[in-house]
Amino acid sequence: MRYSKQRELILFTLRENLVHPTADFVYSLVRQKCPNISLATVYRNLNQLAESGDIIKIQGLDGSVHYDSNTHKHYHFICTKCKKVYDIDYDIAPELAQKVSDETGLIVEEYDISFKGICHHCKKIN
Amino acid sequence: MRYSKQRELILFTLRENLVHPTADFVYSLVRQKCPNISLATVYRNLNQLAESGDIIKIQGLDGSVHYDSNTHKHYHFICTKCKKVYDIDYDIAPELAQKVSDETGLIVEEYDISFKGICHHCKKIN
DNA sequence: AACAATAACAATAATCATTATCGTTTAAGG
DNA sequence: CCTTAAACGATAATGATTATTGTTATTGTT
Repeated sequence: MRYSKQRELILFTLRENLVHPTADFVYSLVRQKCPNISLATVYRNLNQLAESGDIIKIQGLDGSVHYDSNTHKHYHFICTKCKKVYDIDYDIAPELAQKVSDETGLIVEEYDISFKGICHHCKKIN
Repeated sequence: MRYSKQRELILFTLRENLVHPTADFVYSLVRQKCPNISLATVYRNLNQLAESGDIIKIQGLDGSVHYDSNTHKHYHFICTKCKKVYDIDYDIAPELAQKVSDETGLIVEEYDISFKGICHHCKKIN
């Protein structure tokens, strides 16, 4: 993968934003620094970064995809009200993927473990 | 929810097909018995059935949604080669959602826990 | 430093799954 | 049997993502 200003900007933007944004939201962020960047470029680079393991893709609600610069093992919690994605500590169920692999013989390459419900903030305002 | 022949057919078709099909695949199946059913009807009813808890929606790969008539607690394994969705026994990590809820204080209403990798069949043919 | 090769770009058209609309049909209660 | 609203079929619209095309920028090589 060859260097590009745009990709660097996209990666750094994602690292600064721990909210697990969608491609569209990343687009709105990077446009502030690089006004004529294309939405296609954002998609292309996010997918390349995910492919190379620098970031992670998360299946959000309604089939929307979110991106996460935290590549350490962890799980996710998606709020059904505000749609925000939160991190859940890996220690809640360590080696879960390994366990599945051991007990079923299936080759687990990755996993997408997300819990859905109401986040602390949305619980409060109700 | 009022009775309809189409919804009954969709539910029964899903129950007979343990492969966790997509809406489109359900459509192709039910059309064999009800040739002039509309794709919109299939989507409408699958979502209603999911809403009422009679079936479950699963986020597949590529943002495609699969439907599952097995409403007992269990997890999923999605093969990255053939895209089929397999069931993973609940006992692999019992009360996982409850544990998340207990340790984080978040209200977990549902969860979508899917592991991705190569299934037995695709492992063999390679 | 100039060059060629090609990866990445911007702009935008195309795709594909899903949802909304709308006029018609049908189930269910009075 | 009649009314009413839910469900239907057909199809247009939406929205996220991907593909295409012509252009620009990076990198390795003279």
